[in-house]
Amino acid sequence: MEMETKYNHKKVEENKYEKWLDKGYFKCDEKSDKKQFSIVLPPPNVTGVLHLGHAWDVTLQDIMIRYKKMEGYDTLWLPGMDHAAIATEAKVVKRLKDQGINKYEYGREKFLEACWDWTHEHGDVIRKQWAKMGIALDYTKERFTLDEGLSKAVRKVFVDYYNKGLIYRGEKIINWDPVAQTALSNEEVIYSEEKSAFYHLKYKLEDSEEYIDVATTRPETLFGDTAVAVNEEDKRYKKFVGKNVILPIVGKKIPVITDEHADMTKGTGAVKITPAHDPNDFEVGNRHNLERVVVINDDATMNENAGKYCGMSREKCREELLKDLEKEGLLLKVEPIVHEVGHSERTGVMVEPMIKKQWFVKMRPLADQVLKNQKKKDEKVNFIPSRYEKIMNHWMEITYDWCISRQLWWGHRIPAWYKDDKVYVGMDAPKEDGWVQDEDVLDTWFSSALWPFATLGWPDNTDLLKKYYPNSVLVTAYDIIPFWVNRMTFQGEELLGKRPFEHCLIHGLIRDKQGRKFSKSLGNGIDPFDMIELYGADALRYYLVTDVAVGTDMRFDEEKIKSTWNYINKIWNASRFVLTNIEDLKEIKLENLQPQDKWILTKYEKCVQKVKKFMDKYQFNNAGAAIYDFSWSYFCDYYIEMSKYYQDLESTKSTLCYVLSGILKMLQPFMPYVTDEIYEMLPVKDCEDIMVSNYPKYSKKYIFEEEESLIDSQVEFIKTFRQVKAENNIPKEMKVLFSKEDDYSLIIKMLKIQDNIVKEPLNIKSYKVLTDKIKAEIFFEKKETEEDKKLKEEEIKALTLSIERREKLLANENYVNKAPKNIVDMDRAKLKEEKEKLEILKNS
RNA sequence: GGAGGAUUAGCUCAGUUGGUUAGAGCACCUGCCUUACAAGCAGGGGGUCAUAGGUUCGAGUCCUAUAUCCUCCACCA
Repeated sequence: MEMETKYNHKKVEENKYEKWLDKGYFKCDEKSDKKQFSIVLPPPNVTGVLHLGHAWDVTLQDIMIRYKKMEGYDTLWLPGMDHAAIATEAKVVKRLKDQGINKYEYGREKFLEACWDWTHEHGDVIRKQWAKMGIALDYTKERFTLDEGLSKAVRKVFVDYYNKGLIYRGEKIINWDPVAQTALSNEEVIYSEEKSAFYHLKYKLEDSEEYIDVATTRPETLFGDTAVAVNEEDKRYKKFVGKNVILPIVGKKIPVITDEHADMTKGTGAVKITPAHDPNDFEVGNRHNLERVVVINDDATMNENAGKYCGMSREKCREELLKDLEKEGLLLKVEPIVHEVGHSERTGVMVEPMIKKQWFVKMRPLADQVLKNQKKKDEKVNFIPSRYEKIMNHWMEITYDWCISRQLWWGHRIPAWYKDDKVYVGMDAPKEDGWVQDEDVLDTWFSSALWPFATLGWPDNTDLLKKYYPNSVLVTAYDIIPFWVNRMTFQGEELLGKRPFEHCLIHGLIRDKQGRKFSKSLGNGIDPFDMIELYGADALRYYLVTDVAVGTDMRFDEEKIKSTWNYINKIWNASRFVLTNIEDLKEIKLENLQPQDKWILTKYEKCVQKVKKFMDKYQFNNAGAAIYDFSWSYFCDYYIEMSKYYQDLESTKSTLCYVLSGILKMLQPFMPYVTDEIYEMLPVKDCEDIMVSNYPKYSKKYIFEEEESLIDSQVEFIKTFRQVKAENNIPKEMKVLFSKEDDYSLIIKMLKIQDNIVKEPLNIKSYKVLTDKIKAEIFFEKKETEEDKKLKEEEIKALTLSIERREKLLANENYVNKAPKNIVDMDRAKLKEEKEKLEILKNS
């Protein structure tokens, strides 16, 4: 066996993923009677490649899966991808356009073929990227949101909900994306601040010089105005109510009405009512039976109702109209404001509220069910961190009907057929002739909402479904809660009567080092696969999941991946040392143990206990830190150094092998590649491959309190000795006298002072090395300088202060009576020690 | 307008139910090529935990204000 002196991530990671796949390690076993642990992968969109956020997301999941697998669970991690209706369609439309092809001329069938081509291409890229990350996905269970099974589930939900009255078709104001030319849900509208203005327009009273000042941010919609509303209580406008005003430019008469919607405190208190282009006005229109005049086309140009502005874009129309209004003296005032304007999440274009006939999910009963269920301790979705539950609950409280139809081709076609004025909704097309299927498809989130169970075979009651539903955990970023987590939750609870997952682990977003979002325009994007190329997947993985506490955003820092690489290199070299020393080891026999063996075993067991506690609480940052600290500061810095003096002992070899293999196992979920490589080389192991070995179990058998404390005090002495020696520039020729007879052999070896020990004090300058249990004196030829004296004085001063503080504390009856006994005892012991030290210091 | 989060060393972040004199990595200073590792080893400097109050024997941790930053939701004539 030859190990390179430096960890070579490229060599180590080569061919490993294929090996794991070949051995079938990633497969679940629904027939086994082992306890299940299941996760469904949030299906990435087939629109593109995986970014750092995905890398973070999948690593978190992979760590859980690998950990639980080693803990003896039957694990399922189900992969898949999302057809991403609007996103993919936009990409394919663009690709065709680049080839000079128009979607509509191309036709539905051929367009869908192009979408499938796109899907297969990108699907392959994504699968390669998963492999690079080393994640333990069960590919035999892979699904796609548009595959047959999912499509059947989607139709079933649609039909059942329709029959229950939970899905209906209706005419309402929806958010219209004029570029994609489709309806959007509320969640797909992103609001951003824009500079705009309140335009105060003069709505003249019929046959009068009097007028109402109506403020609007959207003057171009005035062609659709069918009333002006004021509040009933508003004295300013009382005299106008019931009369007509003249719509500027248009010249049409519209009534002045009273409605609760008009708020006296806002604007001028008079509001123009455009029922076809504003959700509030739509309601007002319904209350007053107002006509709905549509003035904007689907592509956001003005229609024939806009008169001479017909054919202009919204923006152009506004510009021209304002000029004309000003000319006619109808523009009273332009008041600049900054306000939030809705844009399409996907195309970025300003959304247009439009009145359209669409399909909706009736949300109230579904949301109420979730709210009720979240009150049940044993049945709720448990968010980690728990504060994210509020986001879901709040959404459930204020949600309103979900617009699910999209005027796209790529997606699940709505299972509704029309004939004359009749509607048929069913799993399959009606048999008779003359029925025409709805042209539209469903919101992509409608199918992904079924992901936790439709992927397991629902609506059929399969073995998979029986075993793995509810899923154990769902992992995603907080920005996906409204789109996805919420919808999976109400769908799971409505359709299967149970929460979709027991836990929902929420992580944050990755930003650049300055805290900015990654974006194409800033050019600050980081490709995770470049990082893998440079530092290896193990380094990237460990960094991603240990950098921040769960639920918080993270600032990407390449330096930290570098330092993780260093850590892996440290483990690599420690392993190299151990392996060359235990080549002839036949079995691990933890017998005839030396004190230092017992010491490291005790530290190891305590580390295992801690790490497991953190792993079970999904605190991977803390778990990682605990392994890091133990493996580097205890195992490498001390035990390996100690072992060099005892390397021929069986107990040393066994301990080295035992502890190293435990460290590797604890690291396996974080760094599957390098741990696999090293584990393979161990002369003694309990399994062929580390990923299917048993996770370390905390065992009291190897807790040796006495030796732990013995070696702890020796380590403390070693540290203090080095410190005294370094701070005082003590030369190698020093002499060392221990204050009492004892076995200091380990200390002497570690400090390499075999030739410096004396039995009697020398009559020259000395420094004391004082620790709790071990004391020594260092003699050497050197005059005490002013500097030395100053240092000593400072030390005395500090000690005196500390003693005073502690004495005061211990004199406080409140403290002594109320504080826990061990804390008080510790203070007492500390005080005694400090007094002792002070005495010696003063006399030296 | 409502909600949530952040504020700890020069930088990026940890810090369990309040309990020794607050930690890590990187950076910095000093000394070492001590044969597992110089991408390393040994030692060191650096923080009045945003501010002001409060509860407590004891507060980075709990409470109340304030400041700055971030996010989400809602409204927006």
